Amino acid sequence: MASPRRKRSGPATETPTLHLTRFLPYRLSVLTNVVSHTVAKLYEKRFGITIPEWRIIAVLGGGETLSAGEIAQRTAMDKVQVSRAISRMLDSALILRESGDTDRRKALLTLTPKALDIYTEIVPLALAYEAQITSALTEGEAAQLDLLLTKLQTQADQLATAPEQKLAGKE
Amino acid sequence: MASPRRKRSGPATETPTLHLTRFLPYRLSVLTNVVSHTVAKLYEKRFGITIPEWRIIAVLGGGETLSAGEIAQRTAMDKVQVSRAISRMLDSALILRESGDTDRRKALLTLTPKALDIYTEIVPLALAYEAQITSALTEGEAAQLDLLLTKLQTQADQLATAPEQKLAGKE
DNA sequence: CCATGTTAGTTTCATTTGAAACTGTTGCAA
DNA sequence: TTGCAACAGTTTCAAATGAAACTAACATGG
Repeated sequence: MASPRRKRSGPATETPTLHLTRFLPYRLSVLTNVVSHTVAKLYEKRFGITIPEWRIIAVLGGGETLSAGEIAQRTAMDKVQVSRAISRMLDSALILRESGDTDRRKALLTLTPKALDIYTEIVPLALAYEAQITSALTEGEAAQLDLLLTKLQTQADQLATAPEQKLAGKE
Repeated sequence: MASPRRKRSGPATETPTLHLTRFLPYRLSVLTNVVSHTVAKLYEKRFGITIPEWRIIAVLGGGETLSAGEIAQRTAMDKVQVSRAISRMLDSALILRESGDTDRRKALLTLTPKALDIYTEIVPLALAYEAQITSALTEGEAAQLDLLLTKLQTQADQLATAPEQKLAGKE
């Protein structure tokens, strides 16, 4: 049964329908939720770390020394999140902080051996999970996914800046 | 410069590297964040509603009457989220609640005309945003994206149930 | 050298979220 | 019936989050 509802009394403007399950932002949100929740449980259960902490371990895992700001950039977290994650990691002796010589505002952050051990153990797990997820795809599809995500990210970033103008009308 | 670090003294087990920016869960998370944040601002600014409320409007927008539990299913939110969103919507007169005759536990929920108006206005905006995002893709790519998201969702759902076994080893 | 603005990072406070406990209702088995 | 498990939805409480204010260190123009 159709639902011919319209409040606006104008002549031809029928409300288009929207099915949540086919709406891209909704689908992305639902998918990301399951994925994040699953990996979060994995990290938490095995190593007692949260996703922000995992991200920091991931970017410092190569042995690099970065400042909090640089970590924020590379992990797409904001400085508050990073600050909090770092203070947790200091408590649990996962990270080492020494203030820089040239600029004492910037703290130089390095992983402790303990964190490097976690890195060594967690990376295969993370990759295994990713492999499991993408095992549903052919190789071509996986490549396509890569491309599509890149394009979507670029586009989403642009729209995030000033979506009103772009959505409002055609001026 | 390569980083030949290994803690485990075993012979051949080199730690594989992981680049966050190429790690699927990370990429999904970052993408979804921007998208959600953008649409949330859109809904909030224009109509003063949050995403949970928008989802409820979306599923009830067809004129259907559902219980809170049914809404939870269709919106992929848990019952707590739904309960809270509904109480907000009762306050702002967006939703109508009457307890069912046959089962007084289930409350029958319907949108008010005010909410239906919002629906009428918001759907084109939502679709416009989606169109903007996917405008970066060809039609074939959009179709492919649909397929890929479906496959990933299915796979992620399965792994969410009992990921340990599946990731732990090969049994 | 001082004043002013900027940058790095932290803290605070209000709000949101999530998990678990709780209330009220129904279905069902003894 | 009554007694008890299952269900629908709400509330509570602690932890996570976000925005804005804040502290400390540096940079720069006068």
